[in-house]
Amino acid sequence: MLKIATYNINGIRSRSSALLEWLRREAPDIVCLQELKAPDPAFPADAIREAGYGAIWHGQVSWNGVAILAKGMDPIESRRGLPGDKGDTQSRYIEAAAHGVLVGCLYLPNGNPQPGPKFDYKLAWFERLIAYAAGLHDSGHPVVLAGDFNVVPTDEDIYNPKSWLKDALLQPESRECYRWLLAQGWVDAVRARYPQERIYTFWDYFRQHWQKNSGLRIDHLLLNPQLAPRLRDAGVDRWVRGEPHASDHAPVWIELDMSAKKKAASRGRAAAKA
DNA sequence: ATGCCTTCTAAAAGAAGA
Repeated sequence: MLKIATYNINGIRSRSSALLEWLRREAPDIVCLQELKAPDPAFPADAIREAGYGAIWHGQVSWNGVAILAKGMDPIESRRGLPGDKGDTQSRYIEAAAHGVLVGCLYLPNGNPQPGPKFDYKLAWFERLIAYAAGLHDSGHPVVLAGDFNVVPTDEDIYNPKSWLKDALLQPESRECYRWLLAQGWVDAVRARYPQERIYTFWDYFRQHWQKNSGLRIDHLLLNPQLAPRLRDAGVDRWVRGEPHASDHAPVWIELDMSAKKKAASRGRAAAKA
């Protein structure tokens, strides 16, 4: 099984030991990280390499920052930065090939407060993502789009929408963008695996929301048609959120069966017998 | 309507997160 995870780490420097412990215990094959909150030279590449992972990263002072890790290999970078706005200097997208899949790692703008310029930027960024993702979807390659989308897709993805109704994460425009993206044919892997369950990936630091399990599902892994049939399992590593000094997000993961198709495999066995 | 809590920056409070 190929295990792919996404984790908004909320500061790579203050969370590097947590990252290493999680890598050691869960051993994902590919990891997408968001919110490094550090410039490129501060990325703990040596410690990550000692843990058995190659990495590429696109940092930024104070905010944003994304990275892709791959177990036992260096990810082959195919893009950094989303196309469509050369004036956009925020580090929010990085993409690489690793272990036979193409991985887009994204950190979609939060968009608060709304309305306002930050919300406009969120929607504009989302529209650029939708435009670019169409090509990825149709590329014929196995592609996963993973990251912090900063969208609560439906009211089933939050403990109680009432106190978040004015938040950028729940706005109809944000949700509409997410639906438009899925309408290209992407499969929301966690929701596909658990159609009915209440699943959260983020619990804010306020009001003991973690202790009360008052969470939101905003970190997603989307699969294109080459990968969706291979989905076998998905989950959230909630134990990471319960550790001392944890990020406000927990890692989200999927497992894909990347073995050859059954028809091809049976043909292979038949050929071997003959 | 705002703060709640946390990180980062930078040296004290402020911005940003979601």
